[in-house]
Amino acid sequence: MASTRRRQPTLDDVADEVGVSRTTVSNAFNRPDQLSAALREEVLRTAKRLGYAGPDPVARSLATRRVGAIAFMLDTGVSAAFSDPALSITLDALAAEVDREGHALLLLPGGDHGGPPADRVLNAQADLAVAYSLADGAPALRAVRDRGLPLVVIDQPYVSGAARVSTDDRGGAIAAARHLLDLGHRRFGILSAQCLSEPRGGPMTAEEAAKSMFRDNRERLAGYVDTLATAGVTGVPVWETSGTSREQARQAAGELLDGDPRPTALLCMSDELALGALAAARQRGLRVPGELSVVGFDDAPPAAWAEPALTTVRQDLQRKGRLAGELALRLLAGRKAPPPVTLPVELVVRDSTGPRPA
Amino acid sequence: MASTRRRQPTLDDVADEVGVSRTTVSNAFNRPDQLSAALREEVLRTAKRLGYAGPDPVARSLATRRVGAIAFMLDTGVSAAFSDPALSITLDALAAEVDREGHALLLLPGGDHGGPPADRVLNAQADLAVAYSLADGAPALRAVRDRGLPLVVIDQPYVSGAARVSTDDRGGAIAAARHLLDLGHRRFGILSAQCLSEPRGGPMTAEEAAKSMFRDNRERLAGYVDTLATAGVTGVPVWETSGTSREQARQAAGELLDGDPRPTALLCMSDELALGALAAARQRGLRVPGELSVVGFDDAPPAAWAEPALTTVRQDLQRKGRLAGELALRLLAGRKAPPPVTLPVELVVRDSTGPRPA
DNA sequence: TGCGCTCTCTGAAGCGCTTAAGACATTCTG
DNA sequence: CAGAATGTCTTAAGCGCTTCAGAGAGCGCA
Repeated sequence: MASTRRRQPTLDDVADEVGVSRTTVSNAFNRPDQLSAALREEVLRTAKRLGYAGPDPVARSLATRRVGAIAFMLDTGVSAAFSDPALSITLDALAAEVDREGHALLLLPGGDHGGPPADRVLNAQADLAVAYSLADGAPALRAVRDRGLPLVVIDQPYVSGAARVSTDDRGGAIAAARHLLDLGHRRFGILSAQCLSEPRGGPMTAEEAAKSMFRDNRERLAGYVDTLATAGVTGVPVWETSGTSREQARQAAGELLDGDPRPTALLCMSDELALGALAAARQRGLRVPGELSVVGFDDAPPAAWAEPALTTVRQDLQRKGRLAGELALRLLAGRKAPPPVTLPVELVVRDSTGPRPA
Repeated sequence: MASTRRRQPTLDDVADEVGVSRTTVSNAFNRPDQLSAALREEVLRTAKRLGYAGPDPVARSLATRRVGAIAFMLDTGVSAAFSDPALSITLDALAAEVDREGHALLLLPGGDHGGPPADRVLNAQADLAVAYSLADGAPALRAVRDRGLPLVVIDQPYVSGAARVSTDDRGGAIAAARHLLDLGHRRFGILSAQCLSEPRGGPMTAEEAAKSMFRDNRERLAGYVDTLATAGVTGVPVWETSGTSREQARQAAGELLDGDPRPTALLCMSDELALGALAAARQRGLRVPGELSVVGFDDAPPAAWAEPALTTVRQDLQRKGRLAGELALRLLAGRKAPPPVTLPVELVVRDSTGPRPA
């Protein structure tokens, strides 16, 4: 009964009822100092009586040229995205930051081209867009530019005019590779998430993988491969997972572990992949770190929880999100994008890595 | 340079440039059949040349009374919410469903009152609201009604006029409790997420817990307690976690396990809590299921991954989300809300439960 | 008394778009 | 060949709100 789809009252209805101008009613809601307290009271009371819940958000947005929402563009579906704690944490910090200025998040999940479809972006009701690790040349990025929306990119190549925050992916990868080299390992495997536009899943050469559409993938890979090469280790097998889930990572890692010669160390492009690798090892009765060392990337909470606790490359996800939020607010305030920021990383050695087995 | 904050061109600019009416340009974008192909081509070309990316979403929304977004209201922050895979999966299915009609999701994270603040809801640019397990009497629900927004509630008490989908929480809890009773257990502990408005964290009586602000909490608790009572087991200790993270669950479970007499079985209100409990047990050197049995709720993917794999109550999260999406589309189409749906659950026995220790 | 102020409130011009209704010309129909 | 049907484009009335630029009234102050 409450939901009779009858026309909701408007500002004018309230104005007429009280016998004042439309402006006055608007002021009653938006600028209390512009009218007497008594009149304001009456307006509010009448509004309530009429069932007027306040100015219509859409109309207000049209008039103010401000929506109060930020479009967050993902390269995958919602579930895949949020199964990655690294994203959740980043997003949470971002949300908290922009919330302070009254901005909510509009989620634009990815389609098939490394990001949301262009028309979704063109129709998005948002003041600004945030691109989170989209594929290079994602149509969404073009749409953002065509619309003239301010843009913040996270973990992506630089886009002219956009604010950018990213991670020292390469540095982290180098540290991880070096750590394993120091432990004496010489036979490696690299576990990577989807790289190319066609999600294949399966083995690939480092050269192929270097063409990944995702910057962080490329950087991490380069860090691994170059560091290993410098130590004389080449021809390292790369295995691409067919998706982002831990289960898919387990399968992919299994393939790597069943290879001959079996790697003694696995470099994984994310914690989730590494956790999948741990599962694969367990399944095969391989002791970690006795017979196999595994390192992840991100240091999301599950890394510390894992059994054994995961050696990984920590990035300050919270800070990354907060920073992105600050950049967003800055652009929204009409200020220019500051120079790109690259956040440092740090290798966290836990229990999943050890000396090369004899 | 791309982001010169210069006024974006409008429909009128394009119309003037081509020398046609505003309507024609609008039609070129929205109803191609309303004008000759040649003219349409010219309009589109001119639009492109002028840097016009298509009709402004906000203005369009005002004219069409349709936003193309659905507000998703949470009772917690983004991170806490998405660290729960059960939510991610539900949300993903919901998003996929409404996406088919061009609706995106606007995330409204919770504030301090069991849901998003009312003013965030009043200002949300959305055609419909979805409430996901909000506290009873959350201000957000009132705001939704005041605005006259259609509403879909998930796992919540019935709201007049709203569509509703929920889970057979009580049935699942009953099955879980009975399973443990059948295994001979007599000393139980119940691990619960936040119940009351003041998040305390700590022990509480079943009576207190029964006043939880969250319907699913109440239902599950009732299922546990009543079933145990029927078997003559009363005075079961309930421990409330101080948050939703697994770490907090571990601590709370630890308290329960350190109690005297120590429970031989833990009933947990979610998988995440149960996984925390497993960690607490491990920490104490308690063998599961040898010395302690643990059951969860939801059967999210990590349940099967756990070591030992978790006995839990499965609900079809995907289906729940899809259903909620269908209901949303239905309401948006102007149809009435169908009768509330309660989805069935099923006890999945894995390796975390066993006979009472001798 | 007269002037400038402050305090309240109003008028009216947008914000950028959609869409019903209609004008006009051309093409079909019998 | 008249009249109907069709195709193409325009006119104009909104959608519901914000906000600039006043208009009056009442006030203190010199």
